[in-house]
Amino acid sequence: MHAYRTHTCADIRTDHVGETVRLSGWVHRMRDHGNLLFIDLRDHYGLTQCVIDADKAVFKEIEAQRAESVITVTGKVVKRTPDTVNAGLPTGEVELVIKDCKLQSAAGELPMPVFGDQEYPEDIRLRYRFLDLRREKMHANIVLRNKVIASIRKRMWNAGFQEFQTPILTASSPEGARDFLVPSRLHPGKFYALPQAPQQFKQLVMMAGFDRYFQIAPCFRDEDARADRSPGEFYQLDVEMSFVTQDDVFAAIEPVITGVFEEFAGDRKVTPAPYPRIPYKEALLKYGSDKPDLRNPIEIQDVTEIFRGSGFGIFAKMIEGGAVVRAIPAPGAGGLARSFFDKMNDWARSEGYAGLGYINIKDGSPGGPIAKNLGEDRTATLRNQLSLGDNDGVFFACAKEADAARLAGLARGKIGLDLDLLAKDEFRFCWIVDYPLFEYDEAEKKIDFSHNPFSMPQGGLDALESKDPLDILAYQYDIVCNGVELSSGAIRNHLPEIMLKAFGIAGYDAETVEKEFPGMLNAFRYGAPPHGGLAPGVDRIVMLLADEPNIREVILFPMNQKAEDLMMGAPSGVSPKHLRELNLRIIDLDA
RNA sequence: GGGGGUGUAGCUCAGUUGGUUAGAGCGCUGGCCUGUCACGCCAGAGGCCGCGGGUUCGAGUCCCGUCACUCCCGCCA
Repeated sequence: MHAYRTHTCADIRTDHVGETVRLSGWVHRMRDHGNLLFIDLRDHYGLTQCVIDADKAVFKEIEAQRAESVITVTGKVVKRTPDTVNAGLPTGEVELVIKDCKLQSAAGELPMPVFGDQEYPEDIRLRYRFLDLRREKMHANIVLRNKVIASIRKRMWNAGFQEFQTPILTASSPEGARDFLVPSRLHPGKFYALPQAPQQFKQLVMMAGFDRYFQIAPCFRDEDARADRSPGEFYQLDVEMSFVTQDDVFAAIEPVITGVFEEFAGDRKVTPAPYPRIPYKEALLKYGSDKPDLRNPIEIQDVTEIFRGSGFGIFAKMIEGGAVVRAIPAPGAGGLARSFFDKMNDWARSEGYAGLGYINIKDGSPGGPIAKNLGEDRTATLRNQLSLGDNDGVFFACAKEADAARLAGLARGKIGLDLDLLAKDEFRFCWIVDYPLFEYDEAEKKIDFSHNPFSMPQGGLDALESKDPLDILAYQYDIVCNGVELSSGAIRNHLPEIMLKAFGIAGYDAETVEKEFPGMLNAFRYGAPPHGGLAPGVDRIVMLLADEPNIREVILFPMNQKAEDLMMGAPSGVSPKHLRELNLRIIDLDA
């Protein structure tokens, strides 16, 4: 007989009755009746109830074990009597009568129980991640992650993509997020950087003639965490293709994404290909965001003209000063108490905005201060434009365009949640397209790349030479699902003159560009295929499929919000010898 | 760096208007229990009420500061 097991804890059924079997696993739960003792034995695969009574020699030894100890039990499989069958357990018709038991590893008193679905503080969960991962939900999330990645790989390989590995130790580049740096021992004072993404490498793979590349790629960015952003590192399905248009990229990736989602979505509905394509500008207007949650039926409209020169003086005056007014319908809210509207206004103030105006239509008659001051005609025009019903409400965000769009978008989300308007159990995908190539950086007071500096401008070199930089669009796109940005991508620029010109507009002179991007620029000069790609976030895909609000729930060993690994104790200090080897010295800037 | 929330037993939480000795469930220790599957019953141990300062006759409770965790803003091409 095998030293540890003849079956797993999920295997035993009525066919095994009478057989002597051996199981190994964790003591999930123990029920001690004094002269009769039940153990639920758990392994990766499932649970089997084991039973022993007091006459057996090993009884005392077993009775002394704590939950989560690892044991090996040997004994005969018996059928349970009908009144003791556990219908909630796949192995619930049988049990193992323990004849022999061996303790493999004793567990101490637990800092957090594995059994049950009680919630625990995250710092304890992260410090004892190995215990946390034994719990049913976490275990299932990580198994799901494995399946999703396997499915992605299969789909990509079947679509003719090849998987390559790119360097982890590479060069820092001037744009983008903060880098993680690794000191070089052989080159004192010089550093490697961990890649923020294999962006330049995957483009160079195209220039090397490989045509269709993908990788489940680790990416490293030294940026602060969010619920959907793990600090330090994350994984992307990194994709690049040669001789493609934007439509070719969409056509290649949509079946992969839809396929993976359909495979693991269960009863949840998935947007079929092709996904709706929403220009960036339209998204900001209609949804107040470039990552709209399309499960929310509310659409924002511009109503600036209705308020221009109107009796509602606050808005009229702001419009003269360059503000716009965005209307956010709240279907069915007209019948709600005044407090609903007041609370929305308080909420807007708490978000740092001046406030949110409103009209509440009750049984066909519009109420509130705006309706009163705007006058009947204009209010009627408004109702008509927004197709408001007899008991709808509508909120107004008045501010400079970017702020108004942002506030309207936040209000759209809040109204959708508060009024429970979101289509449940659906994955709604869309492409956001036509991003601007540049944006004005208020902090630095200069024009900078808005997304990816390697994107191809729409209109090519002509556009760069003739248009206002802020009006130039790029072949740049995002996949958005349920308000989560899954991926950004672009058709890349493959011409050195466009690269130099575009970087020039962003304030990098030719010499700097030659120095910072020698590999790319050189490759452009020796025959570069037109190419493009994208990089959906793998962690976020799993997070959506697992229906988890926090990305750490789908990562085996995540760091906490302050980018510390509480289990391994990272980051940590290093020895003076270690530092000396690397030609480093720690200095105290405050001293 | 800024804003919000939380912090009471190993864990999850309650704790009234500032008032006697700070409670419950789970877990832990001991005892009883031969059909449980959140087993049951009895007993017990376990507290720097995050930390520091202040107000007060008196602070878990009020005030100030600070720390930890978390959510958000900044940041994330």
